[in-house]
Amino acid sequence: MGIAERRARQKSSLRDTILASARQMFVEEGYEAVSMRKLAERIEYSPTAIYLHFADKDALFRTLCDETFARLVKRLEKARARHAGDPLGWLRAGLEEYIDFGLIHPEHYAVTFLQRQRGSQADFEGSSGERAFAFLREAVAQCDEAGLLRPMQREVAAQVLWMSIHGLVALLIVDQEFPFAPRRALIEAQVETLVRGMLKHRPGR
Amino acid sequence: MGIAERRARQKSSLRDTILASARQMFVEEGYEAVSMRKLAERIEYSPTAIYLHFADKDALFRTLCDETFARLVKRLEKARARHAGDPLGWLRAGLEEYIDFGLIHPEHYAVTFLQRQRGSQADFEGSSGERAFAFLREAVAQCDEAGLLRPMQREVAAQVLWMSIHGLVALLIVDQEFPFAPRRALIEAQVETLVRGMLKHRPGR
Amino acid sequence: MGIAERRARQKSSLRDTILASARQMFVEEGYEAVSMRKLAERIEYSPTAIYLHFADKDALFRTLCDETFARLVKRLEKARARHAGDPLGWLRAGLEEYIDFGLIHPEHYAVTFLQRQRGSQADFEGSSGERAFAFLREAVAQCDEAGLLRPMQREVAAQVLWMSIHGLVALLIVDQEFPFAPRRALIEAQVETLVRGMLKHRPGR
Amino acid sequence: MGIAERRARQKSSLRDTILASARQMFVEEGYEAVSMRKLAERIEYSPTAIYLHFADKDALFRTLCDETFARLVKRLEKARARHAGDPLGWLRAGLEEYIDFGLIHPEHYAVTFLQRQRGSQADFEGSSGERAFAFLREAVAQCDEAGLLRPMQREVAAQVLWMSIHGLVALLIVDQEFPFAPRRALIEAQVETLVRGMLKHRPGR
DNA sequence: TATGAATGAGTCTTCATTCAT
DNA sequence: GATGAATGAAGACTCATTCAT
Repeated sequence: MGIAERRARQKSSLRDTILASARQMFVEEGYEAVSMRKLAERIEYSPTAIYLHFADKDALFRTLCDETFARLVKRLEKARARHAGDPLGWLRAGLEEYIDFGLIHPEHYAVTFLQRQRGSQADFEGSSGERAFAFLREAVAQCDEAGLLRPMQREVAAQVLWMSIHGLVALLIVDQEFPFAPRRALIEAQVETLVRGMLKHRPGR
Repeated sequence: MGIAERRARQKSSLRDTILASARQMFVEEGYEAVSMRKLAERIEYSPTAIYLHFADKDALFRTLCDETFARLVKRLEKARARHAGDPLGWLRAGLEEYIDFGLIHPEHYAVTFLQRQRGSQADFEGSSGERAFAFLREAVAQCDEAGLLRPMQREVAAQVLWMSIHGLVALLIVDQEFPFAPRRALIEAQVETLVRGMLKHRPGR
Repeated sequence: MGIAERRARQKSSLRDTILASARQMFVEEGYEAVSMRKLAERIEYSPTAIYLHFADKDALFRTLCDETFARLVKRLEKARARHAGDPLGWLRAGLEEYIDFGLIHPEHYAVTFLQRQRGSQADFEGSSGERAFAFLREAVAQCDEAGLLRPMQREVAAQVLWMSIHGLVALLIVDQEFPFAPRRALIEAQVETLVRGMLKHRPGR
Repeated sequence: MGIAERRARQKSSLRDTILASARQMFVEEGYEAVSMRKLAERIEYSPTAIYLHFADKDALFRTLCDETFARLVKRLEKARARHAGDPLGWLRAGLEEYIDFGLIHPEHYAVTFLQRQRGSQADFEGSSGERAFAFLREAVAQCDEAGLLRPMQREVAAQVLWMSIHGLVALLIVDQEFPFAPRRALIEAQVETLVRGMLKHRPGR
């Protein structure tokens, strides 16, 4: 019975090897600078072998992105479950989960959010990126319905939050030379600043 | 004496032609997609002619970036001058200037902040990026000295501000498919949120 | 005993499927443009499966050609039978059969007669091409024996006929952009011209 | 004064080397089988060097074809001049010139007429191929106007002549193994057969 | 009988760059 | 100050084919 199993393991093994190496390289060097050839050399397979698993460079890249989002969405779902009935808590938790995710999986994050988008992925609707952002939208909506927020368009509020925390993650990943303050301090300060800045009343905290 | 003059004029003329065309192309197509040959064709000179003025593609590009960052610094200086004696006004103005700058020069911004540093520029100290950030630091310091901010480490506060506005610029540049709210609305909302979130007292606005 | 039978049927079934699809593709796209992979995809088998039935691409193709030339020979045989005792009728019929054949199987015709021979097939003697030409030779000989032809070396006459009708087929295959007159008109005119040009007396037709 | 000259000589030298080698290879192996790399190796230059002289493989091929036609057209013009006032003589001479040209420049001929046409060359009108064929058309027209031909559509007649002589040239070039009769005998027999086959009255010859 | 995985060589083409002039 | 010719390396991708199973 071991045969089919090993087969499966081997097959997924190369596919996974490709994905892992590709992710690293995309992060380190950017989409354009990663070549199928270099990738093949890195994994010590022929370039052709990659094409057995992915139709082309773009498909490989997109697979990477999808994977990333799926994981993030899972975390956000859990956060929502944990904070049922507490919209503000959920919002804070969501922001923190997002940031943590980015810092724990810098490569996944970078691949998805730090590269200029390829043309072909024209349809954002329904993409995993959209699904992830939907959580923020929802949390904001619930806070607003609970009367917690100062007057602001919900969509604008959600986007501002996303953009801000994205900036934190992005710079920590990209600018590793910069003398940043300790991560925890930055995260806490940013989340606190953003939430305070959006609340109608000063938080009791 | 007219000869040397004309020479000088011509020389700087070609140099400037190169810079101008290169800037446009980098913005339109991105660093990787711009080739020396295409650039040469655009300016109707031979590729070799470019190398007489710039050591290589990277040098050309860095010149462009430096030029551009010099302008940012100038803008930030003016903002400071405009708001002498009004630290909060200066802070707001600085944030907005930074964001505007990034959105007007997306390609230069992208290369400087959206990619892992290319080899040689290991030293952030003294770079134009660093000089730009110094303004934020200073504005925060002045607000704090004026007793406006809630208790926070100044450096943390400055970095949070930078990271947040960086996120806004970065996403608008990178994610051109996402259905973002109007830029002005986002910028205003973000700056307002960040400032509010940092103030000790609710702003009278 | 049903098993071996089914086996045989299946084997020949796949072999035939391959041949049929390959024939279509070669005709549609030309020898070079047909890849084993595309062929495999078309028949919905793995590329390897093809190699179980044919040593390589060339062998597959030659099988196709042989098959097709066997048909030409059959047609020429029928034409001879139809015109027993009427050498001139046979000659005309043979020329027309040949032309029709080439136009119906352009790709096979092209590979056999339009390209410099691929290495191995150095020996024309006994090839199917040779067998087909033999019919022309024979028809000319009979016309000559019947005293119909103006003084000419038989071999020269046969070769001139072959070359001429080859030219018609070849150009119609190769030069698909040229605004040729309707095929039927061309064929009829050519055959008539060639036959008239070879007869001793003006035909009564 | 030698500098510019040598420059010009060198420049054209490589261009011509490319053209000559390419022509040979195209004839020997066919369009598809000739690769820019192989060609580069043959001429002992880098592949890139070829692209300095020709935009791409297709452009190179087309240049070759144009060259060929230009030479052929020149020969046909001379033949016309030689036989002013003698339409039948001109027709015979034209057919023979065409055949001779093909046999003397088999490579040129093969490149132009033996390869399947590429798609891009959609416009036949005004091409050099068209110009060459125009001579035959004209000769036929003059013979017809002189009342020499049996009733036939002129265009059909011209095309039949072209196709027939093309067949002779093509087979002699391509099928070098076949035991052809002596070339002169074949040519004379073919031209005579074709002309006789088209005349209204038996020639007095 | 048939396959899935893999390869090595090759496809056209473009790149940044250099060197003699 | 500027060029034309040339290169070596690399780009994404496809090919016919093989081998273990």
